[in-house]
This record gives sequence, C-alpha cells and structure tokens, in this order.
Amino acid sequence: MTWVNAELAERFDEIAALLELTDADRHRVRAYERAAEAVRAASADLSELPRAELTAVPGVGRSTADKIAQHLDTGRIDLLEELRARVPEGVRELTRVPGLGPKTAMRLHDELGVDSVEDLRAALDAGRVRELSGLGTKSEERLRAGLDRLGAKDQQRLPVAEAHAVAEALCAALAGRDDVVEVVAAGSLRRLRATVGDVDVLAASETDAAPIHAAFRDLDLVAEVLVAGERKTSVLTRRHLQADLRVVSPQAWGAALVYFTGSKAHNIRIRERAVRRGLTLNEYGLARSDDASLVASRTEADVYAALDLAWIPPTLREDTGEVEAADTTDGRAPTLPRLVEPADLQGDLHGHSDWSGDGKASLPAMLAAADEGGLSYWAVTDHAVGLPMNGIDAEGFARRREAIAAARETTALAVLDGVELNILGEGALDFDDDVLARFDWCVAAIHTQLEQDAATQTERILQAIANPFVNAIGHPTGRRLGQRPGYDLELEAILQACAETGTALELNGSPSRLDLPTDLARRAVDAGVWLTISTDAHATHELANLAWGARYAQRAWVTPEQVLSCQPVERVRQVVAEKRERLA
DNA sequence: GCCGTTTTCGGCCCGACTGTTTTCAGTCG
Repeated sequence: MTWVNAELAERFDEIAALLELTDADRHRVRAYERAAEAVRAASADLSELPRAELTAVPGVGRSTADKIAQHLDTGRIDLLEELRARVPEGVRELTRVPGLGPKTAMRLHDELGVDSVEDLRAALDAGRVRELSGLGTKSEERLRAGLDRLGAKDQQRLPVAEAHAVAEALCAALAGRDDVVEVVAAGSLRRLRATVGDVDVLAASETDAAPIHAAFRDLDLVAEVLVAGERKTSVLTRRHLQADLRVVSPQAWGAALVYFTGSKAHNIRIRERAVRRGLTLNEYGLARSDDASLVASRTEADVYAALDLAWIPPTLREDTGEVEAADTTDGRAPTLPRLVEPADLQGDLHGHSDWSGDGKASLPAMLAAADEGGLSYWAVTDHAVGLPMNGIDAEGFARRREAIAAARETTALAVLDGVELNILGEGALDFDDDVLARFDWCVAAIHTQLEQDAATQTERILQAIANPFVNAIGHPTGRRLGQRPGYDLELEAILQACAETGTALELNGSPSRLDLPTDLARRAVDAGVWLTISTDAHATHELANLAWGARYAQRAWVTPEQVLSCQPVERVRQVVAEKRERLA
C-alpha cells in the first residue's frame, strides 16, 4: 500500500491535465490542480479522516470530497475514467513536447489525426502541420526543436547541488559587471528543492537591461538561446540545464525576488490575498488596484508586511500552510516555525573514515575537519562486513576501537564509536547483539536488494528498528537524485515503530541523496520521531553536507528541538541508553 | 470546482515572449 494521499494527488493531477485537453473551464482545471496540491500536502491520512472532515482541507470542496470517497471505496473515479476514454493517450504524450500545449495538441489530433510523438514527426516531415491555420514554418521549427529536446537531458531535473554550481557560475559572470548592483539565483534552487528543473537568475540594475541580457546570452556556458526578449532571457547551458534571466530596477527587487522564487502555488496564494485587499501583486511591486499607486516593492519583507504577513523563508514557500502561519492580520502573532539552521547542528551521527573501503580520509583528518566545522561530537560509522568489498568485521572494529581511543587523546570532539550496519535480506544485521553492544551509536541502512516491494522493504526496516542497538535508519528511502527513485515504504508503520522504540530517522545530507524526502520528513517530525541530520561524509570536504541537510530539512518545517544531532552529546547517549533499557 | 471583511453567485494571479494574429491566442513560469 502506498501513501493514499500521494495516490489521490496523482489522480487529481491527471483529471486536471485531461480537463485542460478537453477545453474545460480553466478555473475548474485550476481547482483540480489545487486539490491535488492540497491532498499531497495534507499531513493526515485521508483514508482515516472522517468523511465529513474532508472538506475542511483547504481546496477540497463537496465535489472533490465525493471523488476522494469514491476512490477510497472503489479504487476508481468515474470522472477520471470518463476523461481517459475521451482523450487518446497519444495526445497527452504530445503535451510533454516543450512548447506544445493542450490547445495545439488537440488540434493536431482532431485536424491531422496526430496521435503520438511519432505521428507528429511524420506530420512535420510531410509538411502537414504548416497547413493548419495559425501555424507556420516558425511553428514547425519550434515543434521540431521541441521533439529533439523531448527525453533529452535538459528535460530532466538536476540534483540541487549540481544546479547550484551552474547558478554560481552564471551569477558570478554577471556580478562582475558595473551595471549590475545585485544578482542571485532564485526559483526552486533558493527554495532548496532536491532537484532543479531550471536556474532562475535575478539581477538588479539602475540602467538599461539590454546589455546585461546580451552578455548573458554570450556567456561561454550558454549552448543555445531559447528566448531573447527585452526583460527576459532563456538559455540552455552546456550542462543541459535551462537558465532564465530577469533584470529589474533595485526599486522592484523585493517584489521580483518573491515572484522569481515562487513556488507558483505560493505566488498564486499571495496574489489572491492581494486581490482581496484591493491590491495587485506582480514582479514589479504591490500596488493599489484602483490607482496603481505603489504600496511595497523594495524588499521581500516590505511586500509580505503590506499583505499582513511575516517574511516567509524561501524553503517554506510551497503553499503548504506557510501563508496561514505567517498571518499577522489584526495584530495576530505569526506561528511560523523557528527552522533548523546549519549552525544548530552540534554533531554529525553518520560519517566514514578510511578504516572502511570507501572512506577517503583518515580518522584524525575527519575529526580535525569536524572540529574545524564547529561540531562538538562526531560518530565514525564505518561500514560493517556485510557490505562486500567495503566492510569491517568484528575483529577489525576491535582494532579500530584502539585507534578511536588514541584519537580521543588528541581532539576536543566527543568521538562516538559507531557503525553503519547493513540491513540484510530478511532484516538481519551484520553482527550479533553482543558485538553491537560495544558500539556507542549504530546506523542501519539498506544497501542491497533495492528492488523488493513496499511490504518487504518495510518489514526489513521494522526488523532493524526492533533491535535494541540500532539507533537510526540511514538514508531511509535509498533514493539517488537523478539516478533512481527510492523504494516504496509503508511509512506509517515505520514511524510508529520509531516513535515507540526511540529510533531516529536520518535525513542524509549528501547532495546526491537528501533522503528523507520533504513530505516524509514532515510526517516523521509530526509523529514525534527524532530526526538526525547527517553528512554520510566519506571525505573531509563532505562535512559541508551538514548545511545541505539542515537547509533541506527546513522544507519539512523542522525545528532544532526535533533533531537529535542538534542536541548535546549527553542527550544522544541518553537516547541510546533508553532504547537499550526499553528493549533489552 | 472552490470560496467568502462584496458569503450561496460571480468571481477566480499576473506578465513575458512568440508567431502570424491586423488585435490576440497559446505557452510558459
């Protein structure tokens, strides 16, 4: 069983997409999109919520509630089945072509019988597309280019750290110019989504924007110019990542930053709020609707304040409750969380040394780097023997224990004698309990047999959680960003077991993982489960992963109180001891 | 289809760019 909210959200997204193709009222389409977002973000399991309370979810009305009930009862939604029957599968496929939207896709189907991407290519080759009214040779070229990009690398989202590197280079190139007073990367990069589809660069200039756009188009990093306007430029970088540039006056900086940071859902939400206050919000400012006089624009905080909102951290801007929490109407106190910051982390509870095969640095080197990074404790969790090639056996860990004792003499850090255990096929671990009992801290993680179904993976993890010496589940979903999705888990059962036993879930800060995903992390802390934010560092420079992990955790509304590695080492030892006492 | 300091109807975020449109529709973000 997968998380029913996610399943319902997919159904509503599909309904919205199909409705758009059938030329339904756009507000009705938008209503289903909002319902999908609302259902996806809901922290309560909708199958357990009393039916009468479904409409209490903002964005879910009577009609949507009925469809949720129908899905839960019968596994199908009549409207969706009806729409699927009306819209050929091939037409939906066409809308994945960049630059080809629902209107044109339907016309291609109705007027030319185009029913698939292959059909479209054939129709283009035969010169039939340009015969349609309103479509000419330029449209033909655009569709051909779209077909070439379909499925190409630039259609995929990049892990945020890779996109960050591209953005840094683009920003640096503009920051050196005399006519640029400010430049940042906004968009999903600033919101720290785990993967990024394009880089949104915002620059401020007192003078003419044209030379800045021209310079942007001419950068060495740019492979192709997609859009070249007076106010907006879009390019494809050599890294196969799209990048957009907007240039505004410093006067408009705050409004533009809000607009360009998004998310789209957040922007729509606050623009609606503006309308209800007789105001209009766009990227140039917040203005009165009647006489267009400017109310706020220079800083983000100005814009939010004029909407009776506290400034909202970018990592929360997903329309999942942040606008309500920021409300200051009538002197109300905002209830935004005090989000975890990198500086809140006191220790790192998952890292490697060259004692195990894939570690790149010695234990003293890792400890020195952790110390320099401002931490007060570090758990060295080298791989155990079950991981072929890499792991250490019990005798090896005994020898390492001597090395740890020696290292403790030379560092101010508290060093935890740790291990990263392998959760084996049936949920067994590498060592018996008498060996495990000698460690200060045990992370258990799945590294093999990633293809099993949700029930099997869940059972393996539950077995590990039930062990009195397992203190955290490492990279819980096993996802590798840009490479493979995580395995399905029955998270409710895992959260319940973690809460009952005092076992933490790791938020792995490696930019290739960022695992737990946001929605799972938010449900974990809501369920009262400890989170650890860890580096999984295999080299000294990877201790910087703590910052990625902490900032990513903000997206799940995580506060320092909910993170075990934000507590002093004494508290960590206490949590370890309590679980042993409870389960031994 | 949802929603309400215009609350059971009549609205619904806003703008840039492109192409073929002589005044705007489609697409995107």
